[in-house]
Amino acid sequence: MVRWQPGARERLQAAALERFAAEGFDGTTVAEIAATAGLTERTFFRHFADKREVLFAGQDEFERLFVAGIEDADGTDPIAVVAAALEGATGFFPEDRRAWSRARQEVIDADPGLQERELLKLSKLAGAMTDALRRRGIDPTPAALAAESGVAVFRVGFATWIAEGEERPLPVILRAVLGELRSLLA
Amino acid sequence: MVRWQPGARERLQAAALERFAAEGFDGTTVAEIAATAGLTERTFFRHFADKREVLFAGQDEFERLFVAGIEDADGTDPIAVVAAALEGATGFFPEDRRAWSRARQEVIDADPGLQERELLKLSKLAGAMTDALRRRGIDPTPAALAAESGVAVFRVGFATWIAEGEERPLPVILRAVLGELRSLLA
DNA sequence: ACTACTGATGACAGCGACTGACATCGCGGC
DNA sequence: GCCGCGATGTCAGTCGCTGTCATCAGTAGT
Repeated sequence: MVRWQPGARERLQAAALERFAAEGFDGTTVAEIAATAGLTERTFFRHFADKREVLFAGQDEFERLFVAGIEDADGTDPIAVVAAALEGATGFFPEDRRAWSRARQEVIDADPGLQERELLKLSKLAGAMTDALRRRGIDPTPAALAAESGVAVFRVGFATWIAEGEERPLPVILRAVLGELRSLLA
Repeated sequence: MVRWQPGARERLQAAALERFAAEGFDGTTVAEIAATAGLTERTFFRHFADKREVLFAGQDEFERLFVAGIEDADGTDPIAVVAAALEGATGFFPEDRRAWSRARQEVIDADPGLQERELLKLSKLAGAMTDALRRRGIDPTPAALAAESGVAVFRVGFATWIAEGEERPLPVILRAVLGELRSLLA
């Protein structure tokens, strides 16, 4: 007889996404999520810093992929390095997570508080990329601009990938968006 | 005998910035802010949607300036239009608000929750700029990229303007940053 | 002058997010 | 077989935030 079932964290995440999709973020209490997962509210807050964070766990892993992509890239042109990192990070979003990503994004797009959290995560990502670029000897301002541009390209590309009817894989889309940005500022 | 002193909103904003700077955002309760301003907690929430918003009132005006700058600009090149809007919006930050802006930014930089709110405001700004560009007949993706780039330039430029030792006025800095972005992607 | 109405505020009760402190108990190590 | 660890439960409490109703100076209409 086990005292508690394993996978509490994953159960909480699944329960949260399900409830948020059905009742909305504000219409769901943490106690409800916990009960759905067979746990208590207090345990929820032991796994996630706050109610929003349950939708953003794993984001650190994503950030590490980006930074690793920058560190492993060749050359010294900031934009080229960022482009390489974009390629590497797409591994985080395989084709079979497209539907799940869409469902999650719909929940986020429906709540300003969740949008704030997403923006903070992306901002931290840009900061981590900036640091990684500077470690390669790139000057502060170009590093920040390249990182911000990279994140902007990722955002636009990701939204496109999620969109209804879109069938191109994420890496292809990202290359196209980066090309558009380049020609825009040429 | 007046029933209540005028300027409640401004008193609350001043009290909030003062307390946040002294005790930190988390270390300050809304009731304390209200008491400092000679009001009650309930009245605070009649003036501001939430505790964070007291630092971001006036942001709508800022957004309108940007959009107006886009609408009044000449030409069809997205980046040129955005550059013109950047010029116009600097009127929101005259030289004598530099010290105040720095104090406010220090408070924001010290709290993740406030950073989230700032990012949401900037994101909304980018969205409004995108819409304004599209109304000028610019295609969606170039419009979004130009708007995001414009906001990125503003962020980097504003941070520079605020920085210790910096003396150039904001418009000059913004032109320089935009030039850097251009040469970066050339 | 009397009355009705408005508009900013106060008072109060209540919900939900989040936290700290302490108890519980299966499991693995010794 | 005992002991400590670690994930969980329980409970009380703070604070952000909201709905509701009362208050009362000033204003407009009669």
